Amino acid sequence: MVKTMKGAAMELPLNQIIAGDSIEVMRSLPEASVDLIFADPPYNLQLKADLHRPDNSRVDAVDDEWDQFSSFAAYDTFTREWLAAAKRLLKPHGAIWVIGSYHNVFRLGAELQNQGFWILNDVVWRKSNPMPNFRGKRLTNAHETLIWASKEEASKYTFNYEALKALNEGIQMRSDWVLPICTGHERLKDENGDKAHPTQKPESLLHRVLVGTTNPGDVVLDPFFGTGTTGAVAKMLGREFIGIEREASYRAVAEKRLAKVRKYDSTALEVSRAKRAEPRVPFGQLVERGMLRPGEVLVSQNGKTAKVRADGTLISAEASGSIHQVGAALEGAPSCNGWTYWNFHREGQVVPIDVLRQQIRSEMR
Amino acid sequence: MVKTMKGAAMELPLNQIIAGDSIEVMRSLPEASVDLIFADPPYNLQLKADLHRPDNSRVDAVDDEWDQFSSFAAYDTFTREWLAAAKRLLKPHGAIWVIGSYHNVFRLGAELQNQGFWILNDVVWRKSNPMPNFRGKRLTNAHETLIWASKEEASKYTFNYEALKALNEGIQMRSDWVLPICTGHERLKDENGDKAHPTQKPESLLHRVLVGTTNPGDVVLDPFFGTGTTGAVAKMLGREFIGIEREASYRAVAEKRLAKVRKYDSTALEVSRAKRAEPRVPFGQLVERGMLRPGEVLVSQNGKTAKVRADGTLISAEASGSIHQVGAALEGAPSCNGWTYWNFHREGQVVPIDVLRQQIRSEMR
DNA sequence: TCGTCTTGTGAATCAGTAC
DNA sequence: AGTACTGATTCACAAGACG
Repeated sequence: MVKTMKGAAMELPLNQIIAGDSIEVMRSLPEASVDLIFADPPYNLQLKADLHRPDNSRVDAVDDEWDQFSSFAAYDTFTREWLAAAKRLLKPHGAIWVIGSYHNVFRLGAELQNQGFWILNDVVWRKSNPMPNFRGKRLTNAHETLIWASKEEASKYTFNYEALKALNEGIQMRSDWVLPICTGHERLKDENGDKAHPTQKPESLLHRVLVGTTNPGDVVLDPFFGTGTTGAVAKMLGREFIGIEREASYRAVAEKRLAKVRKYDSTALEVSRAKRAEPRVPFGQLVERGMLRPGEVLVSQNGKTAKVRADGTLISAEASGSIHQVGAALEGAPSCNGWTYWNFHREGQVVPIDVLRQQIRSEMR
Repeated sequence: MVKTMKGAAMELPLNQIIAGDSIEVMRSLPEASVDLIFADPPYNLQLKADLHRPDNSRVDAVDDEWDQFSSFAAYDTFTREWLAAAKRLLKPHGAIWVIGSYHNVFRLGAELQNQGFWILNDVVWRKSNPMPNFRGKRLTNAHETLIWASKEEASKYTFNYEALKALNEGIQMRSDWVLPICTGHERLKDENGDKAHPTQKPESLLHRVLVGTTNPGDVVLDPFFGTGTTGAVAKMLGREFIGIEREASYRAVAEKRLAKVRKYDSTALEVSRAKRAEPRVPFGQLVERGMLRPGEVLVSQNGKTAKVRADGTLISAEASGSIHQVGAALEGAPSCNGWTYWNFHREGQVVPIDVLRQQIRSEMR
């Protein structure tokens, strides 16, 4: 049994690349300490000579059907172990992103569900410039799949709805993202001028993931760090990162890359906020503060009326209660937002009561 | 052990809808007799409370008895059995298509692999008009996933490369297909005027599948026939179909539908054509893609300035919001085209941001 | 007949806080 | 832990009404 430590008991190795095997390193880190995990796991294990069956017997050939099955079993074992280690590291309200192609993503998704992660969306990264299918034997493989899942069904995951909506020019962000693959000067090269990593992900992809599902200061872990795209974007966006990478050559490229990255200034990191994040103002406060008088009549867009009482409730011919309850009752609706439903009269004008709430909120800032 | 018959020994029930349980019926049909299977199995959505739109209308959810499973294990057993029965029916060079959403597709894909099917592509159906996410708690679930797999790795599957290329206006068909959901006159209604089936698939989707992966005269089986989209398109395209459906009401609708279908009806072909329009490019994409940095200052012709934020909004001394909103606020105008209003600095030059949009659009063509 | 406006609806794992 | 209450939240089309 692994001895675990409580979050604060051990210092997290922030903004570093840890050398070693992902599973072992994750097991050594303190549990419930990470806000988000982004993982681009290998799907070609390239371990054919070292492939082991679940019972640890060695697989010596991979060209018959039996071994095809056993290689799936080996991949599933690997997936099960790193996902379990990842889950342990997540805070209760943490979340994970994994990315894969049809070779491995179905096994990833099934195992996420088996372990009790709660899938929030699957996201399609639609590549605007994919490699064509040269032989014309299949469709051009023009996308990869990401899965976004919270630690548990009950997790209150981070989702910056308004920020993603802003990124999409005011329209709700969809589950299909059109982004180019990583090319040009963003693509890191080794000393020979060859690409440093076979599957370097574009920074634009991580930008959208981190803006959408983390807050500044959050801890983001990438257990298959590669050349460090996750770390680079996290650093730019003012998030803390932890990278784990086994290959020294990738670590070297990533270290060099990260040293050059600068954080954006903090006003640029402020993001459009949801109304939910605004402080709650009880309707009764408008009455207490004399913005509305007891006995004053409120009116809805469609002409329904109700009278304000001294305790901040409303009374109409048919119902009494909160602004929401009376609105819902008058409309025969399951619910109603009283703040947007009701209006009052001032100097011949019809004014939404939400204006008064805005006034109180602005005084609070 | 099921006693099996050789292909020719038993007459196939062609161009009929067979009443009964998919698994039992498939087991009763002769092995190695079908060229293609298209399957739209229950998704196991696991919905809980009612969902209302912001206008308080209720979303008509898929809450049918046939979509309820007690656990993932129960769903997996069901999947394993129907896939095994399907595989037995396929000719050696046959193939299968399955469709699902993130609720079930990972389990489908993993079980396909476990049974030795060979995945050829996963295909994303990007819906041009999906239902939005009403609560703003996740991304709009705007796609479904299809998996195309041959019976075995060695199968010489059918792929009509040139036909699909022609459907795509001369460009190699990709693994992401933009098609509208099934609405309007195509959507079948019951005697009350309600939708006859909760999840009717568009004919355009089946048109592309059958044109691309079958030949005229091929036998196409759909074990979850529903209202018979697969049969209708197969008939139009001169393929033979076999439908299996448990629910009498769906069978009745499908029979009526199929009676009206004529071979080579061109309407399905028309709807499957992609609409040509200049693609919308959100300003945020320039930021995600690193063409503009968060914190960078944009400038207007008349010297107004604003700073770019990480979510693709602008912030100036007086206002924050989209490029259009901030432009309008600074000019005191009711509206403003931010694309022509704002410029950025590069190498001593002032460059309109629209240049960057043009660049993205040219990549998309 | 042809625009324009209004209404309806689609495979959906869709809330957070205070008591 | 369970209950009660507040109050936030939608995009693309198609069909029908209206002028």
